[in-house]
Amino acid sequence: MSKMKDVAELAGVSIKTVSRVLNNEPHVQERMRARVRDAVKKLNYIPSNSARSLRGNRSYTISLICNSHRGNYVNTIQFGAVMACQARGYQLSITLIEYEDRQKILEALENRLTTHVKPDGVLLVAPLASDVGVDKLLREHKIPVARVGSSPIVDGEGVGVEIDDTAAAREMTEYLLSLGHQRIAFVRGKEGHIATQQRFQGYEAALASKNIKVDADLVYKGQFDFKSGLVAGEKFLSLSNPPTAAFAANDDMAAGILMAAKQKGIKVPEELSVAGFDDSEIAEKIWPALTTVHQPLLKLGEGAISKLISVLGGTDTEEQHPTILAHELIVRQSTSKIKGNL
Amino acid sequence: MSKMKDVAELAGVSIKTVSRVLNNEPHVQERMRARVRDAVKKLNYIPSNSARSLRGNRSYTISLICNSHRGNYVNTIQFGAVMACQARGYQLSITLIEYEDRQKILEALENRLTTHVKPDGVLLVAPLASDVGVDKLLREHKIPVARVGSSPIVDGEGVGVEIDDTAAAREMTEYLLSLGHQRIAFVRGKEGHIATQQRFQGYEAALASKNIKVDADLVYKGQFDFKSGLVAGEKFLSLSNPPTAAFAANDDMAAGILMAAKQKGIKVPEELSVAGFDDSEIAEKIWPALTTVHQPLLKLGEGAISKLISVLGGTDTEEQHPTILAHELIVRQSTSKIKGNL
DNA sequence: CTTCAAATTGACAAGGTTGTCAATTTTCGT
DNA sequence: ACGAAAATTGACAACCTTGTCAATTTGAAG
Repeated sequence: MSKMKDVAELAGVSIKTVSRVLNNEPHVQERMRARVRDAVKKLNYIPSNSARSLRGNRSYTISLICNSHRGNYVNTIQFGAVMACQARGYQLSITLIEYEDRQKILEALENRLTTHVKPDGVLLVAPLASDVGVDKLLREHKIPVARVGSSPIVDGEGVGVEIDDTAAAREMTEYLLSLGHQRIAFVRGKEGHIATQQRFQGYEAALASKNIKVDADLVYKGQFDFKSGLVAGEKFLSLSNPPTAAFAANDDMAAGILMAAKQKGIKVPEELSVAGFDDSEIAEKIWPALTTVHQPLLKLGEGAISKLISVLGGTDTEEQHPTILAHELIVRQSTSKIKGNL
Repeated sequence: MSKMKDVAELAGVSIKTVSRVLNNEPHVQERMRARVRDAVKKLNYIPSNSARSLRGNRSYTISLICNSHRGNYVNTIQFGAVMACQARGYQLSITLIEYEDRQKILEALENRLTTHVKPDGVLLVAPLASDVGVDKLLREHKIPVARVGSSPIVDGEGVGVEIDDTAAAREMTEYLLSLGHQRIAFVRGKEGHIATQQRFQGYEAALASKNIKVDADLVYKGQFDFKSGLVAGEKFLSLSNPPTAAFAANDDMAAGILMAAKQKGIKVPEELSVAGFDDSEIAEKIWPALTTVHQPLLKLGEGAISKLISVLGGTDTEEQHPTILAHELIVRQSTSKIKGNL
């Protein structure tokens, strides 16, 4: 393994000049630059990351912090993030914080920040992205943050990328309304997630614009998981006046509703239209395929990393505040026009 | 941020003694040990990872190398691996190698090994786990390896954890046979994956034990993805003499078969039994829920890391060679006894 | 109580990089 | 052609830990 000294000797310059060239610093003649680059190539020289981080106080590591990365949502974001990191010479390491207890979450995070290689920045996904305690802790450690989703942290620093959840949910609800549905059920996500509130607001707003009041019987507090969708579906379908459409705040729960309908012998979409949110992998694999809102998770992950690294590099030309990426309504087979007794 | 020097001063010992205590080296009196530990606690001292890796040539980082980590398989293994790493003071970083070109794969890997923090060990998942070129490269770099699945590398070094794919596939096929099915279709996975071959062999063996010959029309070469399962299903179901059961080498493909059946109006399991492999998240979320082989992916990930780290630590008491973890046949609604014209 | 071996402890260098600041060279105005 | 300012280059320290080896202390044996 060759080191800077070797490169410097071969190129006939000082170590420091090599360093300058490698870090794209100014104050080096073009001729020197070329000579150094040649030497680097000839020796197949690779800078030592440990030495760099020891001296330069940087680790070229970004930590993805999430409380569970199973499931399509985090997984896909992670995928985008890894690619973006690799393309920029950074490394993505995964930190899992699974405690429910808020205090423990912070301890675990603190531990992560200190025990291991200290990341140059962290990528936060929901619901940690909107946690005030986490925000405070990261600020104390002066670690730059990027968030996916969950913009509205009061006074929150750091970059972020998201979609307009409220608008997306509103569009979906309006679409269901346009199909003639009046009794539209809604399954909320986990409480505490910003998206849960926003998506519900979109649903509410669409109904309000048609002067339809939200019926408490038609709103269920889910957990973003299949099981709670199933339970919600069972509940909706055993109402004396069941809904003709159900909109779940994510695809897993929508799949649960589908399952409930199957078990009750209710036909989808003929008797019940079902819509989801996320356009996760499962959406196309179940029958009937889910009408859903496509969320560009890959791009969200990439975008967040890209912004974060540009902040780290000081190339801070980009704006600091969340960027909204486009969502898309995907109509598949799980929704249809209302029929029958109008 | 305090450093060793501070701890040493507070404890009234030399830096080196602190180092010894922290690394659990011998030749330190118990009294000193205690004093140092107290000082560490009092100062809230955390060793600098950069300095450690620079001097000690270790990074406390393990790299999970895969060619795509989307989808349940790698995702779940990763989950187990992250937890195991965290519990042991290691860090898991993700490396994605997506090229199809063999040469490029090796280049990308080499690049990963050199450009970034050099991992102390790597975790390989299929199909990279059984790649001879990758094995060679890692051996050149003298990086310890753990593999999940894919044991039979000729002369391959490193630890590994896996299930008995052949036996599992055989059991599933025998189960289908026991339901009275004779014409059982099989969808292979991606060629090049060891599991693809093994699962097929299990299928073959079960048929052979009943003196049933493999019908080439009933074997389809899939890609481990939903799409190829769909195509396989369409093909099987348009045969003049269609199978009464279909067994896919993973759940995604089984879901594809289910979709094909739905589209053709074939009822599952009444007219066609369908079985998958993996027991991935989707298995329980589709209708009918999939009969499948449960693979303990979480434990596979954990186990591989656990073994790898014990090798790194020199605590090399455990055996070097692959351990077989138990699989389990999960019977759900997608399979049933054959009926009709017997 | 002396001598020698073993156990314990510490001083110092080394690991590869970057920051600081001084030395050197180039450029430009006159 | 001369001096001053600017640009370029380099020497050396610093970052924080661990390995080496020598110094010191402890324990055992005589």
